[in-house]
Amino acid sequence: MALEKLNSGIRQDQYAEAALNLVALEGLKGLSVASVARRVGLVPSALYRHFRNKDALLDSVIDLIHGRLHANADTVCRQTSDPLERLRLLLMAHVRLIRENKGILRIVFSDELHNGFPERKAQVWQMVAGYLKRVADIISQGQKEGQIQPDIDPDNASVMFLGLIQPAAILWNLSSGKFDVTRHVQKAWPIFYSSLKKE
Amino acid sequence: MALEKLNSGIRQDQYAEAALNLVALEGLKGLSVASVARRVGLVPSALYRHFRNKDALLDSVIDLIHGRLHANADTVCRQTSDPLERLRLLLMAHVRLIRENKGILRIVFSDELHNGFPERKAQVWQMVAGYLKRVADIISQGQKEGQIQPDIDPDNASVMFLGLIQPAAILWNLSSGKFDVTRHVQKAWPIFYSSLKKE
DNA sequence: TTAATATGTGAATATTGATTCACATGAGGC
DNA sequence: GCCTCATGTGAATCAATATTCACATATTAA
Repeated sequence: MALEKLNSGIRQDQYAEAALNLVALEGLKGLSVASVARRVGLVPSALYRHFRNKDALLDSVIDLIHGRLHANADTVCRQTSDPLERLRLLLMAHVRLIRENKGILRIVFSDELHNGFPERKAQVWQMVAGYLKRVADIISQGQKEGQIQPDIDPDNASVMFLGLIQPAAILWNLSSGKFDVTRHVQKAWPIFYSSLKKE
Repeated sequence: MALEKLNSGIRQDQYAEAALNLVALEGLKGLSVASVARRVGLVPSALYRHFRNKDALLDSVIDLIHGRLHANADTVCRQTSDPLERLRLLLMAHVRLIRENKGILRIVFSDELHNGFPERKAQVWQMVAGYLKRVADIISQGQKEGQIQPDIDPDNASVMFLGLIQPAAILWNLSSGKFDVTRHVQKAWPIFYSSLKKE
Protein backbone atom coordinates (compact mmCIF):
# COMPACT_ATOMS: atom_id res chain seq x y z
CA MET A 1 0.00 0.00 0.00
CA ALA A 2 1.10 3.54 -0.66
CA LEU A 3 2.18 5.09 2.60
CA GLU A 4 1.59 8.64 1.54
CA LYS A 5 -0.61 10.69 3.81
CA LEU A 6 -2.98 13.28 2.44
CA ASN A 7 -5.17 15.76 4.24
CA SER A 8 -8.76 14.88 4.76
CA GLY A 9 -10.27 17.23 2.21
CA ILE A 10 -8.32 15.72 -0.65
CA ARG A 11 -8.87 12.17 0.51
CA GLN A 12 -12.60 12.69 0.84
CA ASP A 13 -12.75 13.79 -2.77
CA GLN A 14 -10.67 10.82 -3.84
CA TYR A 15 -12.97 8.43 -2.03
CA ALA A 16 -16.12 9.97 -3.50
CA GLU A 17 -14.66 9.95 -6.99
CA ALA A 18 -13.48 6.37 -6.57
CA ALA A 19 -16.90 5.30 -5.34
CA LEU A 20 -18.67 6.91 -8.28
CA ASN A 21 -16.37 5.23 -10.77
CA LEU A 22 -16.70 1.95 -9.02
CA VAL A 23 -20.47 2.07 -9.28
CA ALA A 24 -20.11 2.75 -12.99
CA LEU A 25 -17.91 -0.30 -13.36
CA GLU A 26 -19.54 -2.80 -11.08
CA GLY A 27 -22.90 -1.49 -9.95
CA LEU A 28 -23.95 -0.65 -6.45
CA LYS A 29 -23.40 -4.16 -5.22
CA GLY A 30 -19.73 -3.77 -6.04
CA LEU A 31 -19.52 -0.72 -3.84
CA SER A 32 -18.02 -2.03 -0.63
CA VAL A 33 -15.84 -0.11 1.76
CA ALA A 34 -13.07 -2.50 0.85
CA SER A 35 -13.38 -1.97 -2.89
CA VAL A 36 -13.47 1.81 -2.59
CA ALA A 37 -10.44 1.77 -0.34
CA ARG A 38 -8.56 -0.54 -2.70
CA ARG A 39 -9.33 1.82 -5.58
CA VAL A 40 -7.87 4.74 -3.64
CA GLY A 41 -4.89 2.58 -2.80
CA LEU A 42 -5.54 2.33 0.92
CA VAL A 43 -6.77 -0.19 3.40
CA PRO A 44 -10.50 -0.44 4.29
CA SER A 45 -10.17 0.85 7.81
CA ALA A 46 -8.43 3.98 6.54
CA LEU A 47 -11.73 5.22 5.16
CA TYR A 48 -13.00 5.76 8.67
CA ARG A 49 -10.47 8.52 9.21
CA HIS A 50 -12.45 10.59 6.72
CA PHE A 51 -16.01 9.35 6.94
CA ARG A 52 -18.02 8.43 9.98
CA ASN A 53 -19.31 5.39 8.12
CA LYS A 54 -20.27 4.12 4.69
CA ASP A 55 -23.40 6.24 4.60
CA ALA A 56 -21.38 9.39 5.02
CA LEU A 57 -19.35 8.32 2.01
CA LEU A 58 -22.51 7.85 -0.03
CA ASP A 59 -23.74 11.27 1.01
CA SER A 60 -20.59 12.79 -0.31
CA VAL A 61 -20.96 10.94 -3.60
CA ILE A 62 -24.38 12.49 -3.94
CA ASP A 63 -22.89 15.91 -3.29
CA LEU A 64 -20.39 15.24 -6.04
CA ILE A 65 -23.17 14.44 -8.50
CA HIS A 66 -25.15 17.44 -7.37
CA GLY A 67 -22.23 19.67 -8.18
CA ARG A 68 -21.79 18.24 -11.64
CA LEU A 69 -25.44 18.56 -12.57
CA HIS A 70 -25.54 22.20 -11.63
CA ALA A 71 -22.20 22.91 -13.24
CA ASN A 72 -23.76 21.70 -16.47
CA ALA A 73 -26.70 24.04 -16.11
CA ASP A 74 -24.39 26.94 -15.26
CA THR A 75 -22.21 26.36 -18.29
CA VAL A 76 -25.17 26.21 -20.63
CA CYS A 77 -26.65 29.40 -19.26
CA ARG A 78 -23.34 31.11 -19.83
CA GLN A 79 -23.12 29.84 -23.41
CA THR A 80 -26.36 31.34 -24.68
CA SER A 81 -29.32 33.32 -23.48
CA ASP A 82 -31.79 31.94 -26.00
CA PRO A 83 -34.18 29.69 -24.02
CA LEU A 84 -34.75 27.04 -26.66
CA GLU A 85 -31.06 26.88 -27.44
CA ARG A 86 -30.33 26.60 -23.74
CA LEU A 87 -32.60 23.61 -23.54
CA ARG A 88 -30.95 21.95 -26.51
CA LEU A 89 -27.49 22.50 -25.13
CA LEU A 90 -28.50 21.31 -21.69
CA LEU A 91 -29.98 18.19 -23.22
CA MET A 92 -26.75 17.40 -25.00
CA ALA A 93 -24.65 18.20 -21.96
CA HIS A 94 -26.83 15.94 -19.89
CA VAL A 95 -26.42 13.08 -22.34
CA ARG A 96 -22.68 13.56 -22.26
CA LEU A 97 -22.63 13.62 -18.47
CA ILE A 98 -24.60 10.42 -18.20
CA ARG A 99 -22.68 8.62 -20.90
CA GLU A 100 -19.42 9.53 -19.30
CA ASN A 101 -20.59 8.43 -15.93
CA LYS A 102 -22.98 5.56 -15.69
CA GLY A 103 -22.62 5.70 -11.94
CA ILE A 104 -24.72 8.85 -11.75
CA LEU A 105 -27.83 7.18 -13.10
CA ARG A 106 -27.32 4.17 -10.91
CA ILE A 107 -26.88 6.16 -7.76
CA VAL A 108 -29.56 8.76 -8.25
CA PHE A 109 -32.28 6.32 -9.19
CA SER A 110 -31.36 3.40 -7.03
CA ASP A 111 -33.77 2.58 -4.31
CA GLU A 112 -31.11 0.69 -2.50
CA LEU A 113 -29.55 3.90 -1.39
CA HIS A 114 -32.80 5.52 -0.43
CA ASN A 115 -34.77 2.84 1.25
CA GLY A 116 -34.48 3.17 4.97
CA PHE A 117 -32.77 6.55 4.64
CA PRO A 118 -35.49 9.17 4.39
CA GLU A 119 -33.02 12.02 4.78
CA ARG A 120 -30.91 10.89 1.87
CA LYS A 121 -33.95 10.20 -0.27
CA ALA A 122 -35.16 13.71 0.49
CA GLN A 123 -31.74 15.08 -0.38
CA VAL A 124 -31.74 13.38 -3.79
CA TRP A 125 -35.30 14.47 -4.38
CA GLN A 126 -34.29 18.06 -3.63
CA MET A 127 -31.40 17.73 -6.04
CA VAL A 128 -33.54 16.44 -8.89
CA ALA A 129 -36.36 18.86 -8.14
CA GLY A 130 -33.84 21.70 -8.16
CA TYR A 131 -32.54 20.65 -11.54
CA LEU A 132 -36.05 20.40 -12.94
CA LYS A 133 -36.81 23.82 -11.52
CA ARG A 134 -33.94 25.28 -13.50
CA VAL A 135 -35.30 23.69 -16.65
CA ALA A 136 -38.76 25.01 -15.84
CA ASP A 137 -37.30 28.48 -15.33
CA ILE A 138 -35.69 28.41 -18.75
CA ILE A 139 -39.05 27.49 -20.22
CA SER A 140 -40.87 30.25 -18.32
CA GLN A 141 -38.30 32.69 -19.57
CA GLY A 142 -38.95 31.49 -23.11
CA GLN A 143 -42.64 32.06 -22.61
CA LYS A 144 -42.07 35.57 -21.32
CA GLU A 145 -39.89 36.31 -24.32
CA GLY A 146 -42.47 34.85 -26.68
CA GLN A 147 -40.47 31.95 -28.14
CA ILE A 148 -42.38 29.25 -26.30
CA GLN A 149 -46.10 28.55 -26.34
CA PRO A 150 -47.71 30.23 -23.35
CA ASP A 151 -50.24 27.49 -22.63
CA ILE A 152 -47.56 24.97 -21.70
CA ASP A 153 -47.01 24.22 -18.04
CA PRO A 154 -43.27 24.70 -17.42
CA ASP A 155 -43.11 22.15 -14.61
CA ASN A 156 -44.84 19.59 -16.72
CA ALA A 157 -42.60 20.33 -19.68
CA SER A 158 -39.48 20.07 -17.56
CA VAL A 159 -40.37 16.50 -16.63
CA MET A 160 -41.03 15.76 -20.29
CA PHE A 161 -37.62 17.21 -21.00
CA LEU A 162 -36.15 14.69 -18.59
CA GLY A 163 -38.22 12.08 -20.41
CA LEU A 164 -36.24 12.71 -23.56
CA ILE A 165 -33.10 11.39 -21.93
CA GLN A 166 -33.91 9.21 -19.05
CA PRO A 167 -35.60 6.21 -20.60
CA ALA A 168 -33.01 6.29 -23.35
CA ALA A 169 -30.23 6.29 -20.81
CA ILE A 170 -31.75 3.34 -19.03
CA LEU A 171 -32.16 1.44 -22.27
CA TRP A 172 -28.59 2.19 -23.15
CA ASN A 173 -27.52 0.77 -19.86
CA LEU A 174 -29.84 -2.22 -20.03
CA SER A 175 -28.78 -3.07 -23.56
CA SER A 176 -25.12 -2.88 -22.56
CA GLY A 177 -24.48 -0.05 -24.95
CA LYS A 178 -26.42 -1.34 -27.94
CA PHE A 179 -29.12 1.29 -27.66
CA ASP A 180 -27.84 4.60 -29.00
CA VAL A 181 -28.80 7.39 -26.56
CA THR A 182 -27.27 10.19 -28.54
CA ARG A 183 -29.09 9.19 -31.69
CA HIS A 184 -32.38 8.88 -29.85
CA VAL A 185 -32.03 12.28 -28.25
CA GLN A 186 -31.09 13.88 -31.53
CA LYS A 187 -34.25 12.55 -33.14
CA ALA A 188 -36.50 13.22 -30.17
CA TRP A 189 -35.39 16.80 -29.61
CA PRO A 190 -36.91 18.26 -32.82
CA ILE A 191 -40.24 16.69 -31.95
CA PHE A 192 -40.19 18.12 -28.46
CA TYR A 193 -38.86 21.39 -29.83
CA SER A 194 -41.77 21.84 -32.19
CA SER A 195 -44.21 21.12 -29.36
CA LEU A 196 -42.74 23.97 -27.36
CA LYS A 197 -42.08 26.48 -30.09
CA LYS A 198 -44.56 29.21 -30.77
CA GLU A 199 -45.19 29.23 -34.50
CA MET B 1 -45.23 -22.10 10.73
CA ALA B 2 -48.06 -23.43 8.62
CA LEU B 3 -47.48 -27.07 7.95
CA GLU B 4 -49.54 -27.19 4.80
CA LYS B 5 -47.79 -28.56 1.77
CA LEU B 6 -48.51 -27.20 -1.67
CA ASN B 7 -47.32 -28.40 -5.03
CA SER B 8 -44.35 -26.68 -6.53
CA GLY B 9 -46.17 -24.74 -9.22
CA ILE B 10 -48.37 -22.92 -6.74
CA ARG B 11 -45.55 -22.29 -4.31
CA GLN B 12 -43.33 -20.87 -7.00
CA ASP B 13 -46.01 -18.35 -7.85
CA GLN B 14 -46.46 -17.49 -4.19
CA TYR B 15 -42.76 -16.90 -3.76
CA ALA B 16 -42.50 -14.73 -6.86
CA GLU B 17 -45.52 -12.70 -5.83
CA ALA B 18 -44.20 -12.34 -2.30
CA ALA B 19 -40.83 -11.21 -3.58
CA LEU B 20 -42.36 -8.59 -5.84
CA ASN B 21 -44.46 -7.17 -3.02
CA LEU B 22 -41.53 -7.21 -0.69
CA VAL B 23 -39.46 -5.17 -3.10
CA ALA B 24 -42.29 -2.66 -3.28
CA LEU B 25 -42.34 -2.39 0.49
CA GLU B 26 -38.69 -2.46 1.37
CA GLY B 27 -36.61 -2.16 -1.75
CA LEU B 28 -34.23 -4.68 -3.18
CA LYS B 29 -32.05 -4.68 -0.11
CA GLY B 30 -34.97 -6.02 1.87
CA LEU B 31 -35.29 -8.95 -0.49
CA SER B 32 -33.59 -11.77 1.36
CA VAL B 33 -34.42 -15.43 1.11
CA ALA B 34 -35.47 -15.23 4.73
CA SER B 35 -37.85 -12.31 4.24
CA VAL B 36 -39.50 -13.85 1.19
CA ALA B 37 -39.96 -17.14 3.00
CA ARG B 38 -41.40 -15.39 6.04
CA ARG B 39 -43.87 -13.57 3.80
CA VAL B 40 -45.04 -16.87 2.33
CA GLY B 41 -45.27 -18.27 5.83
CA LEU B 42 -42.47 -20.78 5.50
CA VAL B 43 -38.94 -21.22 6.68
CA PRO B 44 -35.99 -19.99 4.55
CA SER B 45 -34.66 -23.39 3.64
CA ALA B 46 -38.08 -24.37 2.26
CA LEU B 47 -37.52 -22.06 -0.69
CA TYR B 48 -34.85 -24.39 -2.01
CA ARG B 49 -37.44 -27.07 -2.66
CA HIS B 50 -38.80 -24.85 -5.42
CA PHE B 51 -35.86 -22.81 -6.65
CA ARG B 52 -32.32 -23.89 -7.25
CA ASN B 53 -31.14 -20.69 -5.58
CA LYS B 54 -32.02 -17.04 -5.05
CA ASP B 55 -31.23 -16.16 -8.65
CA ALA B 56 -33.78 -18.63 -9.91
CA LEU B 57 -36.34 -16.87 -7.71
CA LEU B 58 -35.42 -13.51 -9.21
CA ASP B 59 -35.75 -14.93 -12.69
CA SER B 60 -39.25 -16.02 -11.93
CA VAL B 61 -40.11 -12.56 -10.57
CA ILE B 62 -39.01 -11.13 -13.89
CA ASP B 63 -41.24 -13.60 -15.69
CA LEU B 64 -44.12 -12.45 -13.52
CA ILE B 65 -43.54 -8.84 -14.52
CA HIS B 66 -43.14 -9.80 -18.15
CA GLY B 67 -46.53 -11.44 -18.07
CA ARG B 68 -48.22 -8.41 -16.57
CA LEU B 69 -46.72 -5.97 -19.04
CA HIS B 70 -47.90 -7.95 -22.01
CA ALA B 71 -51.29 -8.61 -20.44
CA ASN B 72 -51.72 -4.85 -20.35
CA ALA B 73 -50.88 -4.52 -24.01
CA ASP B 74 -53.22 -7.37 -24.90
CA THR B 75 -56.12 -5.85 -22.99
CA VAL B 76 -55.67 -2.49 -24.63
CA CYS B 77 -55.53 -3.98 -28.10
CA ARG B 78 -58.77 -5.79 -27.38
CA GLN B 79 -60.46 -2.60 -26.14
CA THR B 80 -60.00 -0.54 -29.28
CA SER B 81 -58.46 -0.71 -32.70
CA ASP B 82 -57.81 3.00 -33.06
CA PRO B 83 -54.03 3.45 -32.83
CA LEU B 84 -53.95 6.77 -30.99
CA GLU B 85 -56.60 5.60 -28.57
CA ARG B 86 -54.63 2.42 -28.00
CA LEU B 87 -51.62 4.46 -27.06
CA ARG B 88 -53.62 6.56 -24.65
CA LEU B 89 -55.17 3.55 -22.99
CA LEU B 90 -51.83 1.78 -22.78
CA LEU B 91 -50.31 4.84 -21.18
CA MET B 92 -52.98 4.91 -18.51
CA ALA B 93 -52.79 1.17 -17.96
CA HIS B 94 -49.05 1.44 -17.58
CA VAL B 95 -49.39 4.20 -15.00
CA ARG B 96 -51.86 2.09 -13.08
CA LEU B 97 -49.59 -0.95 -13.20
CA ILE B 98 -46.62 0.97 -11.89
CA ARG B 99 -48.57 2.78 -9.21
CA GLU B 100 -50.01 -0.45 -7.99
CA ASN B 101 -46.68 -2.12 -7.96
CA LYS B 102 -43.63 -0.10 -7.17
CA GLY B 103 -41.62 -3.28 -7.18
CA ILE B 104 -41.79 -3.49 -10.97
CA LEU B 105 -39.90 -0.28 -11.51
CA ARG B 106 -37.35 -1.19 -8.89
CA ILE B 107 -36.66 -4.60 -10.30
CA VAL B 108 -36.63 -3.80 -13.98
CA PHE B 109 -34.35 -0.82 -13.69
CA SER B 110 -32.12 -1.95 -10.89
CA ASP B 111 -28.55 -2.59 -11.81
CA GLU B 112 -28.13 -4.70 -8.74
CA LEU B 113 -30.00 -7.50 -10.37
CA HIS B 114 -28.23 -7.20 -13.67
CA ASN B 115 -24.65 -6.56 -12.83
CA GLY B 116 -22.72 -9.76 -13.01
CA PHE B 117 -25.66 -11.58 -14.61
CA PRO B 118 -25.46 -10.96 -18.33
CA GLU B 119 -28.16 -13.53 -19.09
CA ARG B 120 -30.67 -11.87 -16.80
CA LYS B 121 -29.78 -8.42 -18.05
CA ALA B 122 -30.33 -9.66 -21.59
CA GLN B 123 -33.64 -11.18 -20.54
CA VAL B 124 -34.88 -7.89 -19.10
CA TRP B 125 -33.63 -6.03 -22.14
CA GLN B 126 -35.58 -8.42 -24.36
CA MET B 127 -38.66 -7.84 -22.26
CA VAL B 128 -38.46 -4.05 -22.46
CA ALA B 129 -37.49 -4.10 -26.12
CA GLY B 130 -40.46 -6.36 -26.81
CA TYR B 131 -42.80 -3.99 -25.05
CA LEU B 132 -41.40 -1.03 -26.99
CA LYS B 133 -41.78 -2.99 -30.20
CA ARG B 134 -45.48 -3.40 -29.51
CA VAL B 135 -45.77 0.35 -28.99
CA ALA B 136 -43.84 0.97 -32.19
CA ASP B 137 -46.15 -1.40 -34.04
CA ILE B 138 -49.20 0.50 -32.88
CA ILE B 139 -47.59 3.68 -34.17
CA SER B 140 -46.71 2.09 -37.54
CA GLN B 141 -50.26 0.92 -37.82
CA GLY B 142 -51.44 4.47 -37.19
CA GLN B 143 -49.17 5.71 -39.92
CA LYS B 144 -50.48 3.15 -42.34
CA GLU B 145 -54.04 4.16 -41.51
CA GLY B 146 -53.17 7.83 -41.89
CA GLN B 147 -53.83 9.04 -38.32
CA ILE B 148 -50.18 9.49 -37.42
CA GLN B 149 -47.59 11.64 -39.16
CA PRO B 150 -45.61 9.48 -41.58
CA ASP B 151 -42.26 11.18 -40.99
CA ILE B 152 -42.07 10.00 -37.37
CA ASP B 153 -39.77 7.11 -36.55
CA PRO B 154 -41.91 4.58 -34.66
CA ASP B 155 -39.00 3.20 -32.65
CA ASN B 156 -37.97 6.65 -31.62
CA ALA B 157 -41.52 7.59 -30.74
CA SER B 158 -41.98 4.45 -28.68
CA VAL B 159 -39.09 5.44 -26.44
CA MET B 160 -40.56 8.92 -26.16
CA PHE B 161 -43.80 7.26 -25.17
CA LEU B 162 -41.96 5.53 -22.37
CA GLY B 163 -40.51 8.92 -21.51
CA LEU B 164 -43.97 10.20 -20.70
CA ILE B 165 -44.24 7.83 -17.78
CA GLN B 166 -40.86 6.73 -16.65
CA PRO B 167 -39.29 9.88 -15.28
CA ALA B 168 -42.60 10.71 -13.67
CA ALA B 169 -42.73 7.31 -12.03
CA ILE B 170 -39.24 7.72 -10.71
CA LEU B 171 -40.01 11.17 -9.36
CA TRP B 172 -43.12 9.81 -7.74
CA ASN B 173 -41.04 7.19 -6.05
CA LEU B 174 -38.25 9.56 -5.12
CA SER B 175 -40.62 12.12 -3.68
CA SER B 176 -42.32 9.43 -1.61
CA GLY B 177 -45.60 9.96 -3.37
CA LYS B 178 -45.61 13.77 -3.45
CA PHE B 179 -45.12 13.96 -7.21
CA ASP B 180 -48.38 13.19 -8.98
CA VAL B 181 -47.69 10.76 -11.84
CA THR B 182 -51.23 10.53 -13.04
CA ARG B 183 -51.57 14.29 -13.28
CA HIS B 184 -48.28 14.59 -15.11
CA VAL B 185 -49.21 11.95 -17.64
CA GLN B 186 -52.61 13.49 -18.22
CA LYS B 187 -50.98 16.81 -19.04
CA ALA B 188 -48.12 15.34 -21.06
CA TRP B 189 -50.25 13.09 -23.22
CA PRO B 190 -52.03 15.84 -25.21
CA ILE B 191 -48.67 17.38 -26.04
CA PHE B 192 -47.27 14.09 -27.26
CA TYR B 193 -50.57 13.33 -28.97
CA SER B 194 -50.45 16.48 -31.04
CA SER B 195 -46.87 15.75 -32.06
CA LEU B 196 -47.97 12.41 -33.46
CA LYS B 197 -51.31 13.33 -34.95
CA LYS B 198 -51.60 14.15 -38.59
CA GLU B 199 -53.55 17.40 -38.82
C1' DT C 1 -54.02 -48.83 4.28
C1' DT C 2 -49.64 -48.25 3.25
C1' DA C 3 -45.44 -47.17 0.87
C1' DA C 4 -43.09 -43.65 -1.71
C1' DT C 5 -42.14 -39.12 -2.56
C1' DA C 6 -42.47 -34.31 -2.49
C1' DT C 7 -42.51 -30.71 0.69
C1' DG C 8 -41.41 -28.32 5.14
C1' DT C 9 -38.21 -27.71 9.48
C1' DG C 10 -34.36 -26.30 12.34
C1' DA C 11 -29.74 -26.34 13.08
C1' DA C 12 -25.20 -25.80 11.14
C1' DT C 13 -21.87 -23.76 7.85
C1' DA C 14 -19.51 -20.50 5.14
C1' DT C 15 -18.94 -16.15 3.21
C1' DT C 16 -19.10 -11.38 2.92
C1' DG C 17 -18.91 -6.91 4.53
C1' DA C 18 -18.98 -3.00 7.95
C1' DT C 19 -16.84 -1.41 11.85
C1' DT C 20 -13.45 -1.05 15.84
C1' DC C 21 -9.07 -0.74 17.92
C1' DA C 22 -4.30 -0.86 19.26
C1' DC C 23 -0.36 0.26 17.01
C1' DA C 24 2.77 2.56 13.44
C1' DT C 25 4.41 6.41 10.89
C1' DG C 26 4.67 10.48 7.87
C1' DA C 27 3.97 15.71 7.78
C1' DG C 28 3.94 20.21 9.53
C1' DG C 29 4.62 23.64 13.33
C1' DC C 30 8.06 24.99 16.78
C1' DG D 1 15.77 18.48 14.25
C1' DC D 2 11.95 17.20 17.27
C1' DC D 3 7.07 16.65 18.87
C1' DT D 4 2.56 16.06 18.07
C1' DC D 5 -1.24 14.79 15.68
C1' DA D 6 -3.58 13.39 11.80
C1' DT D 7 -3.46 9.64 8.82
C1' DG D 8 -2.62 4.76 7.52
C1' DT D 9 -2.26 -0.49 8.89
C1' DG D 10 -3.57 -5.17 10.11
C1' DA D 11 -6.00 -8.03 12.88
C1' DA D 12 -10.25 -8.96 15.23
C1' DT D 13 -15.25 -8.67 15.85
C1' DC D 14 -20.04 -8.68 14.75
C1' DA D 15 -23.99 -9.16 11.99
C1' DA D 16 -26.36 -10.53 7.92
C1' DT D 17 -27.27 -13.84 4.52
C1' DA D 18 -27.24 -17.70 1.25
C1' DT D 19 -27.00 -22.41 1.27
C1' DT D 20 -26.80 -27.39 2.90
C1' DC D 21 -28.29 -31.35 5.33
C1' DA D 22 -30.37 -34.74 8.28
C1' DC D 23 -34.77 -35.31 9.83
C1' DA D 24 -40.04 -34.97 9.95
C1' DT D 25 -44.48 -35.16 7.88
C1' DA D 26 -48.22 -34.30 4.53
C1' DT D 27 -49.90 -35.93 0.13
C1' DT D 28 -50.69 -39.18 -3.33
C1' DA D 29 -50.87 -43.26 -5.88
C1' DA D 30 -51.27 -48.26 -5.65
